[in-house]
Amino acid sequence: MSYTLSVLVQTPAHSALAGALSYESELALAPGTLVRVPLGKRDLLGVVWQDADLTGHEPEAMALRPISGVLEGMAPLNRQWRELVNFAARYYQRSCGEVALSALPPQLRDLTLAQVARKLQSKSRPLAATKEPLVAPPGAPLEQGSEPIGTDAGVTPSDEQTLVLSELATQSGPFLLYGATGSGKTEVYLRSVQQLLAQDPNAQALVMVPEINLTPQLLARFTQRFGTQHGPAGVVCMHSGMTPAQRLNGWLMAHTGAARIVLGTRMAIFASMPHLKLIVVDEEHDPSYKQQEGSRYSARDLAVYRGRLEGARVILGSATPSLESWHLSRPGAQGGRYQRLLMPSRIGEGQLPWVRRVDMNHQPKGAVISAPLLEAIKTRIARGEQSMVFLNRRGYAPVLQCHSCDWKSECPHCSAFRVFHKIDRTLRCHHCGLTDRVPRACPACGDLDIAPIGRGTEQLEEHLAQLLAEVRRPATALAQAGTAVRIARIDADSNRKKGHLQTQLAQVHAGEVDVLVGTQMIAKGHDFRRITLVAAINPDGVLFSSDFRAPERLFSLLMQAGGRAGRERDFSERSEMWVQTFYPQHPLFVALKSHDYPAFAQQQLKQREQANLPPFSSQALVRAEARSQQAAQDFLMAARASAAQLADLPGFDRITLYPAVPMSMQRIANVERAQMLIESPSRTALQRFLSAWHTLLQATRALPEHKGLIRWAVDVDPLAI
DNA sequence: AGCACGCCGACT
DNA sequence: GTCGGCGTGCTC
Repeated sequence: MSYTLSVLVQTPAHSALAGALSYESELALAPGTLVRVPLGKRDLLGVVWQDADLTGHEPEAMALRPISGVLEGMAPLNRQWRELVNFAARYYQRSCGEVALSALPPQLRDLTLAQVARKLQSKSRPLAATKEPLVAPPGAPLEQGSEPIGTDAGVTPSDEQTLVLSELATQSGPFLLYGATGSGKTEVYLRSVQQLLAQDPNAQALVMVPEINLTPQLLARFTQRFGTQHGPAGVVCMHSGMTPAQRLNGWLMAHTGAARIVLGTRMAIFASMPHLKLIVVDEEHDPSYKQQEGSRYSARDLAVYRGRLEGARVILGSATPSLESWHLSRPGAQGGRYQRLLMPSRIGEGQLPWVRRVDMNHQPKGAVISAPLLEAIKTRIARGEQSMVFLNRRGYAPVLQCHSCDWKSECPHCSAFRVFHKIDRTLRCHHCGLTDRVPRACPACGDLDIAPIGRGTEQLEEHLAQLLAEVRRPATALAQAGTAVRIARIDADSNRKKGHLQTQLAQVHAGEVDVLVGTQMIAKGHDFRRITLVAAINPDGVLFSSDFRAPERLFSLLMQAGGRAGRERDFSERSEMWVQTFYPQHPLFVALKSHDYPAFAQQQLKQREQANLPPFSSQALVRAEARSQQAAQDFLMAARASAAQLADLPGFDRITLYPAVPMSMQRIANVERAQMLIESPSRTALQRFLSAWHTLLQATRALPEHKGLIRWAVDVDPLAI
């Protein structure tokens, strides 16, 4: 007697092996069981996906290969996890196998059965006495005599926090927690988790942050509150920066229930957590929650879906929510599906920084740092305070140009200019990485008159050093008065060496740095207590960007950057956010001036509604890559034509297929890229269409005339078009 | 995607 | 004569 199992394996998205594969097994293994199966000459990790069938004896039945093993002692992945994977695969147009297998720790795939068994054995040793060595019994980590969870209760919550916490406890959500920077959102997360863990001895919480470098801070807060990493509450991290062994360990802790709290980046949304009761998505507006390759899922949107599946509360938190979430949480009779919670005030006596707009029309032509901004920076230095200046362009200058023949430093492989880096005298392509030494003379005409155009962070650092050359620091605890001003630069370039970022951040914290120059990465997450001035040097480019989400990102960035300033009560009264702009009356800056996110959101949403853009419509992109732009577009246009076959599909008349166009970065590393936008006022109609269209896309790709196509992919709810 | 099989150029 | 280039095709 044998059974037929349907098993998911990691199959490429567009291969013929799209669905689950069938294998023979002596045992009727439950769905969610991890197995190893032969595929061709390989032996792969698989997940049993459906209930086993008794194998019939139809003569035409194809001979199935038997599974090669079971990962013994590992509880099957539960129904909610499987449904999450199913949904994500369906919604984002990928195969279940791809989604499921890439959601599991890589070591589970790579290690042999024996190696995994050994790992599990070593993990379970402390629990061996329970006779259930591989699955921790519910509440196992909370052993008698161990420290109770949440001994450190933190400070007394503010009235706003208390109110929000009681709403969180009594309502069901999903919640959008709209709280100003410094309003104490993290404290609300901590207390919500604390409350949950205290009232339910098994419950688990998932807390997500957008970027890896924000996890250490968060981990510190949580371990401080809930005990050490392997202490009573079992806090584990999940992000791509961890070693394979760490990832497996953390995953197992969550899977067995031993870890009560999982902190992580977007990938953590797929963590197996059998008792998940709370999901927090911090900085929910952050674009990093959208995966940008493979299955392009939004961890924030999946969080809401998973919350419903698990019966878990979901808290999306932000000081500048995404317009989608803001719209979904609109109050009133025709309100949205989310519940909006407000925490408008900063904790303590800290105030939001004073926003100052410098009208660059009244500054000398070509000025980089305006006179009043320079004065303000000097004032900070004299007071022993710090300034943070940011410019969203790394390198010394974005282009090098020959004045005699008009040659420009174009990348030979990409549709972009190579950036001049003065520090190592190189021209570097920020898209394909091609790096060469800066030519002494123009490569086209030999003229020596080649010069940088525009400026990046390197040049800004150099420029500031010149402007502040005569300025002397006052006496500090560390140094005597009269030393030179210290400027530090933090961007992706200064960050290459390992640990360099940490040293630089430490120097800033220690007060050894007077002015911090960098790209937007310095504006995110790090709390610099002595910074009392934050300045955006040239944010205007974004205002007229073709990307309709650009203003939203800029507003969020500026609000977040401003929030860096004056977190300390002693400094907050004189902390300032400076914006140099040629458009000081632009509504974005007007709203920024009064820290008025709701006004900004209202204005943006009105525009979006008039233009039928998200959240008032749903979008998807088909992207294509080929050696020639023509081949990429030909495929897309053929795919577009094939859609006519779906005319009978319900809701087809509400689908708009736009023509194929080159992507804004048309060529990267000699690969031409094109895309096609699909839009619908109805998300359901779009979903139905995409699902039906998928097979036609595959068939189109298989046609001999589209041999030249390198790859194609669908991006549902794309962030940029 | 892997990993085969398969048919043509420069090497022990 | 063989090692190896990557073109085509299959994997329950």
